[in-house]
Amino acid sequence: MSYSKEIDRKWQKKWDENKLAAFDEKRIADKLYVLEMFSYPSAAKLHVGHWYNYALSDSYARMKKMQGREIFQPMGFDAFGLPAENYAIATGIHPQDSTNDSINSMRGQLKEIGGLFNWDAELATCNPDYYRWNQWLFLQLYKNNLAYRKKAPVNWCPSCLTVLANEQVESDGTCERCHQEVVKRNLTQWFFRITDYAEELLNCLDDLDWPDKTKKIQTNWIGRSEGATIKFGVEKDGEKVYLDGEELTLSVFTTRADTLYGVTYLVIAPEHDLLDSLITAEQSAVVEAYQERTAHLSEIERQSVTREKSGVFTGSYAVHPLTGEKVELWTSDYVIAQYGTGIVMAVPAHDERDFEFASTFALPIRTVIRPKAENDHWQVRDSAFVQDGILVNSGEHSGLNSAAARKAIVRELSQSGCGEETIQYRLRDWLVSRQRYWGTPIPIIYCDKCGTVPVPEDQLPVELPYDVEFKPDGKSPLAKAEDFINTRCPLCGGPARRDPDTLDTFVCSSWYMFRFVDNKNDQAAFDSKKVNRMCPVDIYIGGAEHAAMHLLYARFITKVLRDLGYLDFDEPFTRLIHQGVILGPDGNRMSKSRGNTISPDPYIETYGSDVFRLYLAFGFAYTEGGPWSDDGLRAIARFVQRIESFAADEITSSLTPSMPQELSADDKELNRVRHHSIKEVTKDAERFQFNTSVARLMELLNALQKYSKAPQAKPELTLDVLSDFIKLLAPFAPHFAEELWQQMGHEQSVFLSGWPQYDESALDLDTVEIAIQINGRILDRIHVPAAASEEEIRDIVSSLSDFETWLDGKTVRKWIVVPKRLVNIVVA
RNA sequence: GCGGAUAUGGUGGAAUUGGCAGACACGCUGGAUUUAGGUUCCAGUGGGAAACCGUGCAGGUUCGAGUCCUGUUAUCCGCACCA
Repeated sequence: MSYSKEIDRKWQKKWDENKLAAFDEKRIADKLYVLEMFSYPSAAKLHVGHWYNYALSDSYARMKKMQGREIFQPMGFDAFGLPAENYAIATGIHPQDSTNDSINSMRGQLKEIGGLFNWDAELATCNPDYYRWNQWLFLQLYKNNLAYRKKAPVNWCPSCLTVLANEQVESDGTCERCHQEVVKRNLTQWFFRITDYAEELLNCLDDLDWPDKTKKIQTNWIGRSEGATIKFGVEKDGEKVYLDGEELTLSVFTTRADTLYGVTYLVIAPEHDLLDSLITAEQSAVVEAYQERTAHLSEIERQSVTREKSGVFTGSYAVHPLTGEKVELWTSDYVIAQYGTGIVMAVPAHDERDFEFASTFALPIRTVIRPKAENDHWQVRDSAFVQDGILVNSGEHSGLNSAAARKAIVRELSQSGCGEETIQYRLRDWLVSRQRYWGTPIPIIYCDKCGTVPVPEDQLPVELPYDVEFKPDGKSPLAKAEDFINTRCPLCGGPARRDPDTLDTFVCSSWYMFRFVDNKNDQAAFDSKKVNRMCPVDIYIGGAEHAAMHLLYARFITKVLRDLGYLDFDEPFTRLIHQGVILGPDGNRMSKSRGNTISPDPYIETYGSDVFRLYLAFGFAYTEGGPWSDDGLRAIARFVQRIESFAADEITSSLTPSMPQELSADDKELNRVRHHSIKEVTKDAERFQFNTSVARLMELLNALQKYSKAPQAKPELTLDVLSDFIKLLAPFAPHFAEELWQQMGHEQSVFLSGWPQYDESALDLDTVEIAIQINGRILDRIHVPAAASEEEIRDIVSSLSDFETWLDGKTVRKWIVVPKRLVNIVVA
């Protein structure tokens, strides 16, 4: 029987019956939690990217199983989210129905991969038995002051009357559906205080076995910077401003307190909460027009340095905390409310953006730092001087260097209560409210009498109602579901309203790795004892696009649950691997519009899943990905056929594999290739470098074929090596290898047969070829005994007949001998 | 704009982390087998007639650089409401 999809089915059924993937609690000491990022159940079928992630992670897991680890590799579905809702709006098919259909079809396709997945642990985030605990998690954060509400802008399409995701806004700022201009609207929304954990999230990165680039991305995303918060007074129409009975001040964050005397104006973000209280009557028209204009811009556009600076004067003045000088307060879109305090002190002489802004609007530019090499009369002219230097025109601080001045100025400010040293993070709190239907309802009730009231935990889940009008018409879908939205206050029993929003789906994915361990628990999100035994996840595999957000949120929630006493570890994912992206045959990202998508199904049908998996293993550097190639896949199909016909020739029932007593040179060479392959396949698969693992398997097959053709070949040795070959092949072609293993006469699965060990002594060659270089140029290659010492190699080389010719009359200055590699003779 | 990465034959990709660049394949060329095509098998295959030259480009460090440093170009990815 030649390898085909029938073989796949046969073994999938057997593995299922024999519970090959089951996790044995008794062997927990050897547990290995292998997790792939769970998938979004879209209407489309399993694509090449899913296979690339799941099949090859499974190959890793299978190798580890053969090495004696007890594998826990669960599967689930990240089932809430925007696409299902958009699909529903377009087709009228309810998200729950389309999602359930997708899950069922994806589950079937996932099984065709033939992975050792623990299906008992399956979960889908859209089921009430999952999102109930999502709500519980929200309440824990709420109770511990880690969830709060504040205003934040959303994208609003005035024509579709709906909130848009950033993804739904075209690059020109229009709605993807109706192409009308999108505006920003401020809504009160829930946030998680991830910034409370900024320092720890940063510090713990060091100890993680994660790719350096991911650590860098997270480090920059958290963005720690040391500086000072400085308070400026405010005057509007010549008087101080009071808000809720308190005198208003403007706090700015700066890393350059040394430039404080150079402040010639302040800039506040156009969408800043305080701005409305600071606009004078005469300026109100221009400022409001400007705010309106800014609402149409994206953050990326606003931060572009190449854009011409724009802004308007608010009419109010800021009061300098040291000099008491009045400087103008402007508003401009290059300042963003979410960053820092949303207000910046502008020092045009020493900051490029401020310089440009001041030049555009003829605001004063005051030099307060000079280069060390210049004298005190030096002035900034054509561009800002942004480096550290010596202070000038800075009162008693003049003459200090920048570093000393930063300390001195902040000390002086702190004495008058106008400033303090501050560590600022770029990281912002996590906005979790979504004005959408297909998500976890936020378990909060608003009562006119009692205010914001959390839903009592014994009343969870707050179920997502099925019959809802999710077509956009200006209101949140849940806000229109009268039966849902109107409720009773849990405290006073009076009429109250539920929060109409749902939670960001990143909340679901921030703790699912713990639920897998205890997915049927209806008393708690999970049993801490179980999770503490099974977690953290030993190895987590998924796309690099999650480097910043998902992975940071999951780390944050892990630390919160730890601090609340539910977990006894600090980090959710010990080791992390990112797979690359498989591109279309044309080298572009696969997309329907380009027509370059590759569907796995026909290939599985024609070649079988193992050929598909082997090709994915061999054709790409795993973490890089690359363009799809049908030729590459056919090459693998040939490799499988070669194995098959070789095995058919060699496997006979009359022979048992064994090592001969005496080894001929050919025997030794075959044995050497075998052990070299064992060593390299193991090492490369351990670091997810499957392409070279498969290359070594090809070499071993080549060696086997060459050996077996020789008249002196010993069939029992051929079989012995073939036996190891099948084991090494098994993780990468599980069904096919299992079939061959059975043909070899084994009753038990190859995955229970143990992983081959390499014999270091078998790797040794008698002689090795080394290169001879003179001043780095290769002149010859010679064979020397592998065990030769540096001195011996030197002697061999200097006694060669060509030696004097190579020297060309020059003197040897230095010998560099790299054993088993080369000799470099430095002459002059 | 900010942040992250990548660049090696005609192609996918290797290179024990500073030590013989191009492993393993694809493709191509020639040959054998075959009624033909396909399959299979054998040989060759970075460029160059050669000296030599070759890892995006320009410098540098080193006995020695694909690998380290500086600069530069090009391409790709992420940027907080896609997941």
